[in-house]
Amino acid sequence: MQSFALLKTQIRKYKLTPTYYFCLHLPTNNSNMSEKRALTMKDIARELGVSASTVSRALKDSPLISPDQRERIQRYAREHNFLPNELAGSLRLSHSAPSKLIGVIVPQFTHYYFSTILSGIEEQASLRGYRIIAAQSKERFEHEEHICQSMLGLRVCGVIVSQAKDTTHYEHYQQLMNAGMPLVFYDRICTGLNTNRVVVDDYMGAYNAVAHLIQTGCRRIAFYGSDMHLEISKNRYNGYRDALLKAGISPDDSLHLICDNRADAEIITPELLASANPPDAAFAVNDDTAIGILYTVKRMGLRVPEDFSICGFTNGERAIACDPPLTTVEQRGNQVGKEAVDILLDKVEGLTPMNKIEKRVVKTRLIIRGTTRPINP
Amino acid sequence: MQSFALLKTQIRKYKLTPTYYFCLHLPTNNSNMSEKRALTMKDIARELGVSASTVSRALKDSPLISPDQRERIQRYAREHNFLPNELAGSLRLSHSAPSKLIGVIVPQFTHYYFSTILSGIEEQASLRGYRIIAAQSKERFEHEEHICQSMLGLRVCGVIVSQAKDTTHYEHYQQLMNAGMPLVFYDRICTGLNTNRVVVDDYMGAYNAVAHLIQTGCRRIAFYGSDMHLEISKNRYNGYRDALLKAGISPDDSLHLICDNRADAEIITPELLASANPPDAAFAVNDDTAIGILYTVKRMGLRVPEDFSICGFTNGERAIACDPPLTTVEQRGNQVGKEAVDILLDKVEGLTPMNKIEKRVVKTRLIIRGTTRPINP
DNA sequence: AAGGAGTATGCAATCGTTTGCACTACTAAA
DNA sequence: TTTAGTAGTGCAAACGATTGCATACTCCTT
Repeated sequence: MQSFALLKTQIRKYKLTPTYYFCLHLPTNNSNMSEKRALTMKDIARELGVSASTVSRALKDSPLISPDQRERIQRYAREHNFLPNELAGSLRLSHSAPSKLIGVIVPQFTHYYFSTILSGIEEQASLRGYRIIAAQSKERFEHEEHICQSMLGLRVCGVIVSQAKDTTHYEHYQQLMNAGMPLVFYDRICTGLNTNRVVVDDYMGAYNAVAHLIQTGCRRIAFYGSDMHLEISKNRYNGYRDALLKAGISPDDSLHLICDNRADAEIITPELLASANPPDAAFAVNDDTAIGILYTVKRMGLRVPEDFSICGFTNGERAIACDPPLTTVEQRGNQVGKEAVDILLDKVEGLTPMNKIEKRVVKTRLIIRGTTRPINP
Repeated sequence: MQSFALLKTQIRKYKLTPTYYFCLHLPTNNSNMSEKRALTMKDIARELGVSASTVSRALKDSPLISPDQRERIQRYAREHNFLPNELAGSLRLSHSAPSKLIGVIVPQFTHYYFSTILSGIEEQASLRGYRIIAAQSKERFEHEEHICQSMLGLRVCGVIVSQAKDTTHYEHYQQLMNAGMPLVFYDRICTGLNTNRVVVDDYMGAYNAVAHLIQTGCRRIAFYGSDMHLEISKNRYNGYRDALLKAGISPDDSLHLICDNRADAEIITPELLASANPPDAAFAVNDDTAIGILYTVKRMGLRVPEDFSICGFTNGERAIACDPPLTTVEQRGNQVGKEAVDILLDKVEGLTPMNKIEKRVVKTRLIIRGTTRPINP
């Protein structure tokens, strides 16, 4: 390998571009660059024979600039579609005002519930003059970690996040907070950290759903839920249990199933229905599972809802696509997203103290459709 | 109104913060700021008693820095979770290398097909070391325009976009191109502009679907499509028509329906089935419409697929939620998103000349399920 | 011993925007 | 005619990272 110092000397002697540059960065002979670039304040200043400060002030309607000068500069900017470089601006002001970019981490864009939340986040952020940088963890811890690094590098003003399923450490979140960025969790909360959060009222959602099943005549109601170490599962189970107790029905552990997807539901349900004392209804923690139950029950010759009632949780696109349409608990993802943005930006803009921890609960709504019987007997 | 000059004088005399500042910018007494901030190279330099240049070079593994110094600096950075401010870096290098942010404009996040595309875009961008700024036009032209302004202000390296339904002007796209940003359209192409685009093979998708219907014994196949001025509708209709012609069936105009949603399908279909010469199958431009047809047909006492076959287009979540599951054309949104990113970044990184216009077509795939009959008779 | 080669570092300018301060040229009152 | 007040501009220093150049030092050769 050739010595750098020798190169440097030659470079000086012959006035070449330093060669070690090429060793560090691949030659950026990007022929696509440099043809066109965005207009800057300096360009305008040069063109109109004033200083960049004057341009800056004129465009901000500062009263320090004379009216005609102001008008002249604004007209030029308008006619040439000038837009100030926000990155430069937020760099300059980084000590007094943060950037107008919000980091958003989502486990999976294509998951319906998450897409409604993302939509709510985007809508509210946009309304308050912010843009979002959205990334998917794809349920992988290392992706989540890497995304957090990016967000830190990009100096977003704060981060809104739902954890990947396998996340158990949270140094990466701590890092963001150390850099002064507020953090808001939604849906899948980080239990190891006492932070801002927006969740759905899982308890009442489940309670009302089960109360409705009881009201329409069901007595043996199965619960299909995820592993009980998840907050969501716990809360929904408690709502289910309390609704039963309120109606004087004591919960039966054999009706408490660990099952949260359609494939498993189609395996488990036949056994359950063939048992000595089968259920007459099911409450599932998501629509996917509910649909699995629905079609299994139908396939086994039972009528829904006449012989068997079902209630899901989510109210996604599928709920009205199945036959009969699914009675389910609406999760209002849009609202969850909006509340998360409000919590975050209220802190960013100093309307709420940084150290105050906000925990909001979004009300759910029971959507009654065809998999449960009508209320009037 | 009080004079500014007077204020300025007093300000100078008493060494106050200039009052006109308060008139321009609302008081930024953001008590949340300034407590914590992200670490910078300067901080590290000060701490270790070297210059910022040395830190910069050490972190970039420059051979100009002595090995032990390099190790010392890198260790400090690692231990303190230092991440360089990307915005500052890309500002400095804005003339030789663009930022690593891609602007993405989507009509609606919650629309399943768009969410798969967005997912594909994010995945591929992430793989190539970029992040996305995602925004929804919500089908409103003025939103789209405003988002383009933002993207320009944020100096993204390029924009990937699908038009809002009511967009007919395209100065806002032109502006982006004038600033040197490559543009890639997907799904809803801007017909007024000759630009990079990724679309799905609508023609072959429809052709294969209809050919399948014919192969399984259908003879009178209805076409449910959108208004014919949309590219998508035209291409799918042509595929439908050619498949019929190929089989020696002449298209019947009375079977060509303008209908692209479930509600309309539920209104139109009964009339159609009650007509003198009713169809024995339907091909719809999306799953929503197909599901509307499906349930209407079932409600009228016909069996699907024995008496009537149906094929949709999209293969969204709903396609496997309905009963029977829907035969449909898979649009492979993920692939569309990835191709769009590749076109864009190949230009940004100088692998492809800027002025070369790329037009890619993503192959569709027919997913045969329960709303069409088996192929063996 | 002197000069040159080689090594490791710092200085300063740059990117585009913002803003405290200094400065000039007025006007009006004393 | 001072002199104070006022209006309008420009200069220069930030923000954080990068990098061409200068420099300070060591070591080797003649």
